[in-house]
Amino acid sequence: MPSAHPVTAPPAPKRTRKPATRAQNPSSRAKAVAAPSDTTAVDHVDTSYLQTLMGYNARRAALSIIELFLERLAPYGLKPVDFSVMSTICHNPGVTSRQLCATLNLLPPNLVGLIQSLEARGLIERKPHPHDGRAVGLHPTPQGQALMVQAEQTAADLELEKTARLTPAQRKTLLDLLQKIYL
Amino acid sequence: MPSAHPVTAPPAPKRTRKPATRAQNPSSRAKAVAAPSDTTAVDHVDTSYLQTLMGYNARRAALSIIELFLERLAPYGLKPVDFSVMSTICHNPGVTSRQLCATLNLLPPNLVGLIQSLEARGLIERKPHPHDGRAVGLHPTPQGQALMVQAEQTAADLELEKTARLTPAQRKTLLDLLQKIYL
DNA sequence: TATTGTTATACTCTATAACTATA
DNA sequence: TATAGTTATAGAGTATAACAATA
Repeated sequence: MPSAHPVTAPPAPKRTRKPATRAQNPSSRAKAVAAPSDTTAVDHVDTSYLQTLMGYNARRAALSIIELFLERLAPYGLKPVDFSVMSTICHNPGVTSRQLCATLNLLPPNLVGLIQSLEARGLIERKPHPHDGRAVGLHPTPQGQALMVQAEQTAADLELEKTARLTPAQRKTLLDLLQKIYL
Repeated sequence: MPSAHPVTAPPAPKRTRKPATRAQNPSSRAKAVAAPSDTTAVDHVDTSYLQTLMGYNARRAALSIIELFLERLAPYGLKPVDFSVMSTICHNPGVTSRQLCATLNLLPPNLVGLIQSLEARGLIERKPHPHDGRAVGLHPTPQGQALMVQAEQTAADLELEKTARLTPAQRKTLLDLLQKIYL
């Protein structure tokens, strides 16, 4: 957002003069600077301001993808965070809980039950850490790896569906720009 | 993601032959195709696969912005959803709860308490709907409008900070591409 | 009969404090 | 003393079912 807010009310009109003439015909100027207290029905909701906010758009886009993700990955018993954790373990065998938390921005207490669940399902194994007696290395089981091969393919398909209106180049651009925000 | 997963473990190596020579020096090939069951410590967590997923990147970027949003907008007593609701009401005086839910993808029961809270704070007013006796028009009070002028400016500043590594053109591109996903 | 707004409630996600075992 | 992992728990966010009033 290089400039200001086009649809935003001006910063304190200060009402020095001209108290009349206004607030009488609310439908004449439509959306921008609509009279604050009329009782006119809103036919179409204007969201042009929110659409200038990166946070709003990123959140809406993420939730849109996650919605389909939950549906398509349900057969694997994986929700977004489960998927991220399993995928990271598969691509980094021996990774520790602490590393997972730092990498995926999770809190340790919230990861415990998740790890226990994955282990109980036979998808991962906990092995002693080679250098640090406090830490535990997390490793995928063959079943876990096999599951993730399928799950990652399903995720890829789903994402292509959700980004169907983007060209491959646009898709790459979008990934790069998003990473410039959070990385 | 046009092609496949570059960093994904191959689907069952099948270990037909060559059981020796390998799995002995795990650090030689580093990340890709790491031996599944060694006990080597992971020095740097590889997230290159997750970074190819739009859902992952959009979620991480959104959460990164929201984190700062929560901090900067706390003085106004506004969280992201409160902000979206207040902003939509300010830009669409007379909008109904039903319209807000449809526009912002909220569930009616979750909006009730939010509206009551905003009304109790004197930021919005509920007025009878001109055409529909069931509905209620939501209008910003002068205090509500004044608050949102400040809040929207704070949000704009925060967003510029979070997107500091993007050019204005890149920022516009990012907004457009995100909207192609969820709109 | 369908829709708006509402209540009650359950479920999930996220966050904080405190403890243990090891470094 | 600091860190990895864990426990317990609180809080926020999100979900469904059911109801009254109006269309």
